[in-house]
Amino acid sequence: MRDERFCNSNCPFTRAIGTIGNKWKPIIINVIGTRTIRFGQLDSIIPLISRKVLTEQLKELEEDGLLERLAYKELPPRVEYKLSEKGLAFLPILENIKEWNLKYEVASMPQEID
Amino acid sequence: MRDERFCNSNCPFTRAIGTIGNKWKPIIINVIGTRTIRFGQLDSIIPLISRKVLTEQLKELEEDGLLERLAYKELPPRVEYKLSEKGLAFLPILENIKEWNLKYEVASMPQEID
DNA sequence: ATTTGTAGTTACCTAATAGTAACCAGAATA
DNA sequence: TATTCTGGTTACTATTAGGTAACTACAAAT
Repeated sequence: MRDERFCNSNCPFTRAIGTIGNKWKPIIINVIGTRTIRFGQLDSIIPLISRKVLTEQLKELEEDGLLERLAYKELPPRVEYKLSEKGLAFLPILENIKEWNLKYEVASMPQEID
Repeated sequence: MRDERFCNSNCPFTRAIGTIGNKWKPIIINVIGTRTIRFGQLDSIIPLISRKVLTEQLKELEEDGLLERLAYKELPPRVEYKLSEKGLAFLPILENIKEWNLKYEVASMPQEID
């Protein structure tokens, strides 16, 4: 899900897109935000994601240094995720995307008028 | 390549990701930038993209109002693309991503020292 | 008369991504 | 004793994205 050709590009922008340019990662980063959150919470908060894909994405985000994983040696297991400094620094960008979309999105849904 | 479930979400951020959250679209928008550019130029400037995928992405970007397509009725055909106001408004976000990556990217390449 | 050039489209095939269901550990609870 | 709880992993399958090559139109140049 990481695009290796992009990640090996000599263009830093292309490398960035190779790292975070897929549909799940921005969503996951946005959901985590500034809190510490457990795997199961992410799984239930993020609609339509499967555990398998969530695990994969979290692993990659950790490898790329965007988030920190804290596994407590308990049973049943408890694992907490939170954004690293790098991940936190990405949040304002996601905010900008939100604002951009609100400003320019065309209302494609037919509106009920009564 | 547009994720319909994302685009139909009631969360504006999720919708935004459904629209531009894939690997090619940010690259294409970044390459176009503030200029007017022809199809063939895009095809040769963007590495590793196939004509088919480029066509598809451009069509979606046009449908989503990020770019304008100008087809001259000539032979051989000439088609020019440029960003719309919405597309131009997205450029600063891409700039932020570039800066973010430059600041936080870990140098994974082994450096030659001599 | 043939080739060149542009911006695609189409059919076909392969590669990548994502979903599903079953399974694991081992303590706590019923 | 059986069940639940959590955070995964694994194997298998389905869906989707992407690549390749051939083809189109027709004017202009060779």
